[in-house]
Amino acid sequence: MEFHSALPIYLQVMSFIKRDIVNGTLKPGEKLPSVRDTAIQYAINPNTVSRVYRELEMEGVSYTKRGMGTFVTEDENKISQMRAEMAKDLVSGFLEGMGQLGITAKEAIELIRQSSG
Amino acid sequence: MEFHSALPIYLQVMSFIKRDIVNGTLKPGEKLPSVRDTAIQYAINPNTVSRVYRELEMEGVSYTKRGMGTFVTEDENKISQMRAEMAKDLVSGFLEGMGQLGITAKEAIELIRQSSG
Amino acid sequence: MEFHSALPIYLQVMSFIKRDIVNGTLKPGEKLPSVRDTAIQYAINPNTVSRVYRELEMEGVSYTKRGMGTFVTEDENKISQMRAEMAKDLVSGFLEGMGQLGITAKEAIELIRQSSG
Amino acid sequence: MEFHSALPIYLQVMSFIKRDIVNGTLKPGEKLPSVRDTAIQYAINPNTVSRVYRELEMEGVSYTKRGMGTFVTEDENKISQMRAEMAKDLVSGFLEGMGQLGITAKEAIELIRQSSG
DNA sequence: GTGGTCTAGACCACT
DNA sequence: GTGGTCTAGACCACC
Repeated sequence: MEFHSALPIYLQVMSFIKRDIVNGTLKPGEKLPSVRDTAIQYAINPNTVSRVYRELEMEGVSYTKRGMGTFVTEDENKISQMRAEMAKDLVSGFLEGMGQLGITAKEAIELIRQSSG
Repeated sequence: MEFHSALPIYLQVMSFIKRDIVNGTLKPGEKLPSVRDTAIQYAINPNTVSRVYRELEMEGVSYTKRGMGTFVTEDENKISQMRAEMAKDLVSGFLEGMGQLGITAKEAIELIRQSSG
Repeated sequence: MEFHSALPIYLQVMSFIKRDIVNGTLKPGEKLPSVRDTAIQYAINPNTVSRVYRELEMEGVSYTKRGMGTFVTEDENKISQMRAEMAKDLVSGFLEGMGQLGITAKEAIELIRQSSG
Repeated sequence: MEFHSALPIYLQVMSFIKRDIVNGTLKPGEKLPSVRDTAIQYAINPNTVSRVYRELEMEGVSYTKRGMGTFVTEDENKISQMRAEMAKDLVSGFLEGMGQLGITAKEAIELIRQSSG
């Protein structure tokens, strides 16, 4: 696992999990791996994973059943909203980068067309 | 100045300078700030800037006049090529990120249209 | 080890290594000594060797496996090309020197014949 | 003026002057520039030039007329001998360099033929 | 153990 | 004042 250390690790792990939820790798209602397993998977401290799960729950992305574990939300609207939000961030970052090269949104769209055939 | 510490500083500074060349902030033939001034500007070691200038020159992005300084290439084709390359990298990174969200290029274009209205 | 101080040390060490590759002392795919060992061998700073290895890699003369070491390229065409290039440099330098003595290429060849019997 | 500082400067200047004698730039019996002028020309210390002239005279390359200056020997045989000696050094250095590339004298001659048309 | 990066500070040649 | 080179010593990621 490699982290872009500019961002706190817990935020990066949150993004990874959200991405997996959004693209269906983790399905609604599916159980997330245990804190301990996730800590091993990303080679980080279990306390950091705890914080990740806590923040995900605060955002409504997951919920906890005492003694059972942590589960992906079953609220499909919430998931759609997450996807939209993450996509929006990607789009704005992309347009900002292109703008710094002096490339307009219109031209950017044309480049995407060429790139994706 | 803040660096995304995942990438070596010298690569990030190279990108900054290339971006300024591509978007016209630095014009063809214009003198780059001295190694020492650039080191102060980014709060890094002059040796690191030295490496940046050396690598830029090896890429054909700049040239050096001994005792005079380092200058932006006057080869406009080279600059166009740089812009194309940097744009291509942004596009492919963007499409990869969207793909991870389960979003196609076609849908991505639609999102850009909405975002840039 | 003695250096002709007119040329930067890193260029001279590059030449030594290339020469050993070209004449088969270092075989394709063979591991080069570590940065630290080479630094000791030539009694120079490891940073200088680092630069040597980096530039050799950029020239396609070697490649690096992270944590494993630096290895001679396995591209025999590249090696042939290096030999041709280095020989060409020697020949042109030789002919230039002879020219300064007022000796033509034809006469130079005759001198080589006599010298090598 | 640039010196390959591995060799003492006085030896390098001696070579320059001998080369000019051998290729006819300095003719037999011609007066060499004054110690002072030569010192300025090569941007070196007059004492160094004095040594150069002294050693040249000891080798029979030049002679001194008190109060008149230093002159190129008029012994054409001596000059021919110098040319032969300098050429021999170049040839042996060339063959040694080619040998280090695994190239024989025969192949070297062929390369010279190709290079000089 | 490997190479890669960075800092600090020095000296050099050329303008 | 400019970039170029070198040393010294440190820390990092990967194997």
